[in-house]
This record gives sequence, structure tokens and C-alpha cells, in this order.
Amino acid sequence: MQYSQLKKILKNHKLQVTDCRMDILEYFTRAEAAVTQKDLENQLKHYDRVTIYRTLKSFTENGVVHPIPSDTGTINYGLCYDTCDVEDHHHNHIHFYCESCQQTKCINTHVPDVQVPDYIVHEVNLMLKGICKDCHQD
Amino acid sequence: MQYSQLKKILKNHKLQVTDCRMDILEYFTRAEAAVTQKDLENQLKHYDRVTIYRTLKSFTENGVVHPIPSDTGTINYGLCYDTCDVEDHHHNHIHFYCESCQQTKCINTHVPDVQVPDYIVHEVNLMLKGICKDCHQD
DNA sequence: ATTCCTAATGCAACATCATTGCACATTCAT
DNA sequence: ATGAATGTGCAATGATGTTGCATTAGGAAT
Repeated sequence: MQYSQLKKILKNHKLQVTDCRMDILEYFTRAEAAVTQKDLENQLKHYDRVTIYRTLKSFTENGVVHPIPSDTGTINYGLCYDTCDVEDHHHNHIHFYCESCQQTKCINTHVPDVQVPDYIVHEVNLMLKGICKDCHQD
Repeated sequence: MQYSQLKKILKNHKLQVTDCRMDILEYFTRAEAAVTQKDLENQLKHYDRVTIYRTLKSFTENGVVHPIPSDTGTINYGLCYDTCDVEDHHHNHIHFYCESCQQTKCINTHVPDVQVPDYIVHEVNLMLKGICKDCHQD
């Protein structure tokens, strides 16, 4: 993705434009699967662990990325939709964990509406497990 | 729950019966919400942190409990259905995180069937967020 | 372009949590 | 009761989350 576009994303989310944020954002746009802090540390070795940690934190708070919980406790991050910002960081997502390649991917599909009697549902998150498109080519 | 019943649960899951496992299992059966390792450490202070860690690990592996991921990376655990065992530890669940009491509860409701084109779905996990039954009494 | 204020970064430090090895204690089948 | 296998506690290590502070970089106003 173009430098100018990445820059615009940061500005849209009220974030200062810095080298570290640009590089991390660029990594996100290239990544086909959800990203962990460890991934970023490995790929962007010249940035401090703490800086990456804080960048993910501000990205999350400002609606650039969203955390994707996993069974192991490792948090994955995925890019948010364009519509997310600081005030409205709200989205119903489908995530898919592939048992073969062990990657987590965001699926761009409509999330079914779920209601439970006596409960007020604000947000629906779906985590699917199975075999992803790329892994079951037979 | 009765001592004999708890014992049976452990045996059914091919686990030795020990004090620690009995106490932890008993705690699970009493708990109304999902349990964290920290909860257990606080409630069962005479057991070592590591022992609780390993007990949760073997409970998870043998299908007594299942991990419930959360946004923060803290893993919650909930009791499995009777049918889970070492070989078939497989279930579709609805979990509800209450933004008010901040507890996670297992909802005993049918999980909608979800299919994604080109993906093979083995397991569906639904995480809902909102206000639980107990918290929105108005 | 220069200046100044604010925010971001790197480093050090600390807290917490996950994980393993090993010695000792307990369980369970015989 | 006895022994082999397994569970437990303690110590230790490594990974990760988190904060404070000095320094550096970004961005708005001039």
C-alpha cells in the first residue's frame, strides 16, 4: 500500500505519523493473517519491544486494529474496518483459526444475529476452527 | 456436588483422584461463572501455584474443562459437557462476557450453524458481550 | 525554515505469569 | 503391604506485560 494511504489511515485515527507506526501499519496491510506482537518483534527488529507494545496499544485504542483472543492466551491483532475510530470501535467479526497452518484470519462475512433471552447483546464475535481455504486444496 | 460424583468425573476422564483435583473440580461445579487460574490461587491458597497450573492443564487435555479466551489474554476456564473426553474434546459453545459484572458465563443454548465457502468448519465458538441476566434487573 | 510544545521512543527496571527440573509424597493396581 | 507410576511443592528460569524517565521526533504556529 502506498505511503500516502498509510499516512492517511493514521491521521484518520488521530495518530501522529511516525516511522514505527508506518512500518507496523504497513506490515498489517501486507499480512494475510492476524499478527502477534512477537511477529512484529521478529520482523521489525530495530524497534524496541516496548515501542511495539505501545503502538499496538494505541492502534487498538484508536480503532486501527482489534485484538483477537485465542485459546492459548496469545493475543492476535487484525486490521479494523475503515469505519472504526476512537469513538465507535465496534464490529461484529468472524475469525477463523486454521488447525493446519495455525494462522488466524479475518473472514469478511456477515455475522448472524444472536439473541439470548434475558441477556442484552452488544457485540457478537465468532471464532471458527477448522481448515482454511489455502490448506485444503485437494 | 457429592464426593462420589466428583470422583467419578475424574475417573471418567482418566485422571487420578487427588486432593487438589477434587478441590478444584468442586470449585468448578460451584462456580457460576468461568474460572481463572488466579481465582483458584486465591480460593485454594494451600496449593502451589504450579500445581494449580498443571491441574488446569491436565483438566483441559482430558476434557474436564475448556479454555475460554478473552480480549485481555487472560484465559478463563469452564466445565465441559459430560460427553467430552480425551479423544473427543469437541463442543460448540456460547460464552457471554458481561460488561457490568465482568464475568464470563457459559450459555446453554444451541449454537447456530455457520458455514464459510471454501473453509471446513470443525468448531464454532461464539463470544457475546453485553449485559447479563443478573445485571440488568431494572 | 525556525521555534516551541507535545507526543513518541528507547532503555532500564520491575511485576507478573508460564514453564521446567528435580526431590519427595501420594495414588493405585497387584 | 509393596512398588511403579504419577502428582506435588519448591526453586529456578524465561517470557511477557507494564511503568518511569531522559531523549528524540512530529507538527502547528510563526
